[in-house]
Amino acid sequence: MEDLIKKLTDFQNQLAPSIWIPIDAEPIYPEAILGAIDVQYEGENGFAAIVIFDRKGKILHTFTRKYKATIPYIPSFFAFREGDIIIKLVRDAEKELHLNIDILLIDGHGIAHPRKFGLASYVGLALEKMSIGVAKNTLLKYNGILSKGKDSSLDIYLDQATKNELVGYVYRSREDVKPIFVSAGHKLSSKQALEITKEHTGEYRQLDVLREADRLAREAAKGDIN
DNA sequence: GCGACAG
DNA sequence: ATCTTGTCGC
Repeated sequence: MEDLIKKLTDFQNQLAPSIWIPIDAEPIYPEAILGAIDVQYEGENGFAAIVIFDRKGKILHTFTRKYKATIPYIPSFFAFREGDIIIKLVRDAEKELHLNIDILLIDGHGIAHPRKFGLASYVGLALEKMSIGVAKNTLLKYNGILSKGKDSSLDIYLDQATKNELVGYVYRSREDVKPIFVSAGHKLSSKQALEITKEHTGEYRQLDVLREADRLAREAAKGDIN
């Protein structure tokens, strides 16, 4: 296991410099097609669902499929458990639905990660797509006290003490509930990631489209009679 | 050495 | 993520 962690750490450090984050965040084009993804596990089976939608929040398609998980979950190495499943799901969905997805919304971190290479970055790099990480817990410490109200946010820096590099935001998606953690995955900025996140946040803590992906994946896992 | 640790 | 009852609140 020590060997595996060393190998995966090296892999993250080697690939992180390939992640591209634009400096000047010009607005995301309004015609962009987005995909929100979630995976539910039952042993080694991963039931993956993607909800494909537009900037208005209109759901265009949903697609669900079962894949095999190979690597166990290890904190900060989640990308290696879920990443390959998501990559296959996106490729299968695009092929079978005959469409192209521009931006991926993923349950996990982008560059708000100790080695700047979370799940959303891994998937974005592999598929050469814009990607956004939305997680319910953080791997990095942050400074400040988040206001109670909806839409308040705080910066997350890679180095908390020196504010060295902005890698994401703590975002209160609903009044008086625990915040979510938003970061750029690949080919867009964390600011753009937060804008997209705000656009698709409704009355719940988690984004509506990610809740729907979660529901579909659960439904598939439950309905799998094996 | 100790604590923290996406899903 | 998953194992699981009742319970508090809108």
